[in-house]
Amino acid sequence: MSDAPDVFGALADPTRRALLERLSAGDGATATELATGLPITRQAVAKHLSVLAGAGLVDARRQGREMRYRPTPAPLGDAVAWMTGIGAEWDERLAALARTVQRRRA
Amino acid sequence: MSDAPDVFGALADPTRRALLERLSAGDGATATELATGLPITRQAVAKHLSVLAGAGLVDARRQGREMRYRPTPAPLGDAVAWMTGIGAEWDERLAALARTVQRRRA
DNA sequence: AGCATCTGCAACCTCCTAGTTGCGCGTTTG
DNA sequence: CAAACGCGCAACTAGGAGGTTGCAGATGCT
Repeated sequence: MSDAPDVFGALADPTRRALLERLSAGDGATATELATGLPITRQAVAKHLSVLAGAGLVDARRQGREMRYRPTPAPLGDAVAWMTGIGAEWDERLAALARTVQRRRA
Repeated sequence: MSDAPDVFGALADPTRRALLERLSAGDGATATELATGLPITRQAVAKHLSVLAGAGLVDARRQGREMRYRPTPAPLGDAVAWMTGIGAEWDERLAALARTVQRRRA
């Protein structure tokens, strides 16, 4: 759909954020599992998971006839780094976070 | 356009991120100022600024016949908190950030 | 006053996105 | 083997987002 690793674009949709929350709560899940409990179809969930995978936020792994998705929060670190960079000179709290990110990403 | 304070939705557009970067670089700017140097019209920039304002990321202040925009990065803190909450149990680096956020927001 | 800016509002267009349905293929299980 | 389950792909539709043009209302400068 688009393989640009746009993390913010992937997080823009509330459904995708809900999916990430569910994934991080348990030990991964399949598309059909996630679809039960959401008011959308399995294919819609699969599309969202595809977008998340394109952004590098989830990792798809085949297990037999199932497709298990697990969250890979590494890109979140980049997004956090960008945000702290923006707000560094305007907000002391974010500036402190920026320093932490800088130190840990080195 | 929508007054829902969707921070991620506001940050999804590359143009809006560029606007935020420019705003945080200087001491605020007007829509016409920002439009020069971008390949879009002033009205498009104004719309983007309106979205950013709806998300609480910029503050619009009238100065005579000008409209000066300044960044207000407070919502970025919430976004960072959400991200760290997601990745906390999957990534040690983000867990550390989560602790920092928790401590500073109390 | 008169003109040049700067802004905001409204209508319009185009394209992408979220969602649906339908179908075919691989993988279990009885 | 055959039936059932899970998945992916393709076509289609509706609605929203980004962008443009045009115009009217304030404000500043000479």
